[in-house]
Amino acid sequence: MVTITDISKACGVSRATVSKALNGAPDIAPKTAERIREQAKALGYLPNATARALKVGRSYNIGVLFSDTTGGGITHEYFSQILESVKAEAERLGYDITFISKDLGAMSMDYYEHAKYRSCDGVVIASADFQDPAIVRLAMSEIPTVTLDYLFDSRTSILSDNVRGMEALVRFVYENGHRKLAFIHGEMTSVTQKRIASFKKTCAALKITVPPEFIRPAVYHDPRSSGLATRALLELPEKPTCIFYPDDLSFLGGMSELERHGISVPKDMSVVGYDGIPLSQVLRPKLTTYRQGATEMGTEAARLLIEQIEHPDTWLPQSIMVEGELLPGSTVRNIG
Amino acid sequence: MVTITDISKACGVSRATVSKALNGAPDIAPKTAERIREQAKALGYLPNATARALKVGRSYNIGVLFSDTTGGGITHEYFSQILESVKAEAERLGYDITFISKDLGAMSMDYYEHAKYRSCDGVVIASADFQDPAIVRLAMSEIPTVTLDYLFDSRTSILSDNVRGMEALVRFVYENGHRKLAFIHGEMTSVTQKRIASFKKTCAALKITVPPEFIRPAVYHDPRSSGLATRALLELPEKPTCIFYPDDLSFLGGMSELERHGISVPKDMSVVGYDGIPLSQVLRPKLTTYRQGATEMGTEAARLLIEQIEHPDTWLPQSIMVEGELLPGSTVRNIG
DNA sequence: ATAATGTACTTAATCGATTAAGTAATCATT
DNA sequence: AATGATTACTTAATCGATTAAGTACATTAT
Repeated sequence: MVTITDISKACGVSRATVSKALNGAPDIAPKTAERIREQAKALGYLPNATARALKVGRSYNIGVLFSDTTGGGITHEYFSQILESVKAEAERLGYDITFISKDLGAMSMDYYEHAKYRSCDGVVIASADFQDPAIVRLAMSEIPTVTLDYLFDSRTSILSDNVRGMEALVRFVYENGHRKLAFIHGEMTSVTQKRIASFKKTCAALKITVPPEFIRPAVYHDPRSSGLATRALLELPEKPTCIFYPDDLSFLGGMSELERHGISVPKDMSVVGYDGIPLSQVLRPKLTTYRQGATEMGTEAARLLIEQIEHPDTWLPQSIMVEGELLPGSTVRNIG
Repeated sequence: MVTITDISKACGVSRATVSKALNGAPDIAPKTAERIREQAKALGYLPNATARALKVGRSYNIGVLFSDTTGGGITHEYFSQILESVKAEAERLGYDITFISKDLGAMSMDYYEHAKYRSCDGVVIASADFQDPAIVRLAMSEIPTVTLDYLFDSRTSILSDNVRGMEALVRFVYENGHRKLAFIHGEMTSVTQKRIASFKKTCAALKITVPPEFIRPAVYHDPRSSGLATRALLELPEKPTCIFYPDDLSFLGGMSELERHGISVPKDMSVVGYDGIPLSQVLRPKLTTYRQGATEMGTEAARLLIEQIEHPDTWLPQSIMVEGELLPGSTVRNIG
């Protein structure tokens, strides 16, 4: 490994001079700096981020914490889109990304300990369970954090506009003449609560009555579970004309179940999804859904986190609401 | 931050003793070690991976390099499955994961430099372009690496069995009576070459003649591109009875195009995909495809990389071929 | 001519942890 | 009792880089 010591020997100057020259300190003669930079290049010198981090107390490394209940982690397109954009923005700003997990090999540590252990300058947190004490500990610690889709008191977060998204879907369906709306929802997270509340509120505002049996629990990203919920809906004496699925992938499970009952979409049943993953727009029929701005969320999360890291003293916690977009598709039939 | 110095003061011993006690060195009296461990816990001590890495020359951090031409990166399910399993296995073995990219903020560096800069103990490489000089430089460097789906001379790799996978698909289709097979393939990577070669070879072995115009180029994971290729096939005077798509997602593009022409799958046209992503099995009709063992590949990649890192002197480069599995689905009609 | 200022370096401490080498005390051996 | 071995530590160097403080010399001001 080529170190500043090698360069200092080659140039006949002290290590301090080399360090300063490479960092553009003002008290180095231009020609000396030039000579040092040339030698550094000639020797193939690369700074050692580890050593620098130790000295300056900044690692230029941010943690990313993606925890879900199912263990699928980043394989969900919504998460992987966020991860990809967090990564891109962080790299643009000179930061690397490390995954934060519970337990590393033999050592048992929680998220906070892991982040400290790796000297992360900050952490982006996406979780299915913000009640998890380990998540809370990290989010409320002295480590700068940005949470996705959840707001901790006096902390920074990026929120997907679930209330507006659900409202847009309900109104779209309403405008297409539907009055019997069923909602299959995911696990009871804060996101789910917002969506259910918005669904009910918008229905109420539109004078739509939603019988309790039209609201059914399922599991996010689990086609099997949404298939079962769909079957339950189909067994009701009074069926809905439109089914809301917890997400785009769950819609596929519902779709299979509908097909099994000889019900065709959108002729006999209208459906909508949620998330607006790219896949949903290449399916036939094209899914009516609400695109969450996953990419924007990731980019904003990285940007805010790094701003917070670099200006800790003047930082004011803030929440950014990222708006999505209704993707009309063709799974909602106009029955006006 | 609590350091070993704080513990040493609290316990009235030297820092060396603390370090040794916490690392289970044999020359520390059991009761001293116990006292030190208690103090460490009481003070909330956490080892500093950065400082340790600097001293011992091992970071317990491995790089992951996912580069593709489209920029979608990890959003493809095949890649994200690999990433997820690499991550899980690495963490199990006590290693963290950092993404390796070209260029970090203002610094312009190539992959090798980035990996050195972050002191990665090794790197898992997945790339769409193994001709890229930056990839070659890293793969052939002194840094331990494991490549996915590509074999560099005298290096370790994990290979998906593309030859056998394609053969299985062709034979399955053949057994269902098909003799006119068209193949829409992805960009000309080494993987693609293997699949094309296996496709042709298996066809030849089965005495199937494949007219050159039945082999059409497209782009991986791009429904639009495979849609265009599908249209071109449909405009031929003599049409195929079965179309092979470069991957499961591309199949969706083809599906739309077929529908647009009033062609129904599998009644009027049989199709097969490749990859076997979970999604493919919840689609209606269920896709006939070949599941690549993405999870196994990721797990093996992490395992071999870490073995190589921990036993560099006795390490023999090796390639592991991960077999997949034919998923029969219902998109191939028996026209026997 | 002398003091003040500026320039271009060097010295040395430091970040947190590890570890080879050294030491003092105890214990065993003959 | 003297020697050797063992135990349980400490000392001090080190990993690679940064940075406050110091220094030598040249330049400018009075």
